[in-house]
Amino acid sequence: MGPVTGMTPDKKAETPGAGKAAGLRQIYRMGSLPEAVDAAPPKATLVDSESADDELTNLNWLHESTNLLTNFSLGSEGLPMVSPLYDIEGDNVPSFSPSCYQNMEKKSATSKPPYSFSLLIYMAIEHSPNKSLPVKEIYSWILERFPYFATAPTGWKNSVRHNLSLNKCFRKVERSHGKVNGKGSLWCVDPEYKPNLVQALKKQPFPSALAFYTPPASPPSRPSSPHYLTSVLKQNHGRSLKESDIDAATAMMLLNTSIEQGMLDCENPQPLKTAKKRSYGSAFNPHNSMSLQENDSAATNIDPKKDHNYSVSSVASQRCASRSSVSSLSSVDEVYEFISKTSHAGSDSSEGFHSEVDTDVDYEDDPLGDSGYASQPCVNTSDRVLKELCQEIDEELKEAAGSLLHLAGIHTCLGSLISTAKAHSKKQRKK
DNA sequence: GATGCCTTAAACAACA
DNA sequence: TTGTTGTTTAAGGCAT
Repeated sequence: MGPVTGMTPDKKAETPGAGKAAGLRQIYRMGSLPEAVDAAPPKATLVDSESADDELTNLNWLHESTNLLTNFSLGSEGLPMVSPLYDIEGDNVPSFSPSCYQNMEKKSATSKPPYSFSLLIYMAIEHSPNKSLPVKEIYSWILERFPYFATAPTGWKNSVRHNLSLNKCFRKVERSHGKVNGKGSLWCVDPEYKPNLVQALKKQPFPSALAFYTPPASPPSRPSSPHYLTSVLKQNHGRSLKESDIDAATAMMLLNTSIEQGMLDCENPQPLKTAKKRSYGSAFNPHNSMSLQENDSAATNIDPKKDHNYSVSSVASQRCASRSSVSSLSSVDEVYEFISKTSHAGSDSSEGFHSEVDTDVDYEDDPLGDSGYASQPCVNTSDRVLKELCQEIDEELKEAAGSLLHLAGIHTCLGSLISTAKAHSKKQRKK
């Protein structure tokens, strides 16, 4: 057992799936870290009683987790959010009672978040409109979502900066031209490592995600989320979704995510971080968890230990992988076939099913406003071809989404028609 | 026991 | 000068 310095970047980068256990480990450590209890305000009596639960020997937390786990899922970006995908198999409706929220908030306020700093940073960045944040904003986001850090020693900020610097998942981008060093650089998520961050986040089975989840400012600003989709389907049609439907929706999510990645890839400028002596990104090494083809030429030009210039082919292969995941859903194929035979009216249903290419990314506006940071530092709009490709895929996405929605409508219509027909036939029989 | 991930702390430099 | 930001090194805990 040795310090990190004893590991070469090569070794760290080659570690397969090292981040998989991070989630459970974090949960484990969450209860074991002394500061998690120390930082708890004395007035939080309820939590004081829970502090005893922080002991590993106490399995109450596990009980809570398992009870609540079904209520949570990941958003389109893999970010934790309330998921309507609960209890897909059954008909039980989870109760998001106020007490549930309160408990989670108390937990998050007094316990250390079960997320690594990498994930916290990632979530903060991904929640930002520009998908890039200065360190200060990252601080704010974490503080806002995790009040624990308000009372925690200030060392966590150092850890955040440490992670930003060393973790390959994060890239520093210029705030203004010719200004590499200095205050207030923006940090964004490296698109190549984004899927791995998402995966790592998804592997966090801890339900406290709800504690910091804030619903979109405007009604579902991201209707493209398959969770939203399935939520709508379930709410509107009051039926239990089949797994294939959920899979299809998930596939749509993947497709959507890949498009966004593609856009990020198109738009990200050359990273400023030309060399990192050490890597903390091995846990999110895309080669570990993603069976994506890497561009050989790119691979030869790029030293993974130093930097990541992302080739188009890599993103394209991701898209292909996502596409294949969709096409592998036989039920969806059947749906497509069926839908194409019936009508294309379903495309109307896809109005709210935009990828972020259309909606979230507005490079003209600077949501940071007067923050002094240049708008969209990750933007490079010169590659028209790639954008066209993205648009093309986006169109396909909309089509597929419309088909899914249409399927739901057809399913419901058929169900109601069948029931109506049955009732009608019964009446006729009686006559 | 070796390895690797993660956290924390500290020091230092650059900059506003 | 002070505070912030970014980088780097070191150490230790924990899991596999």
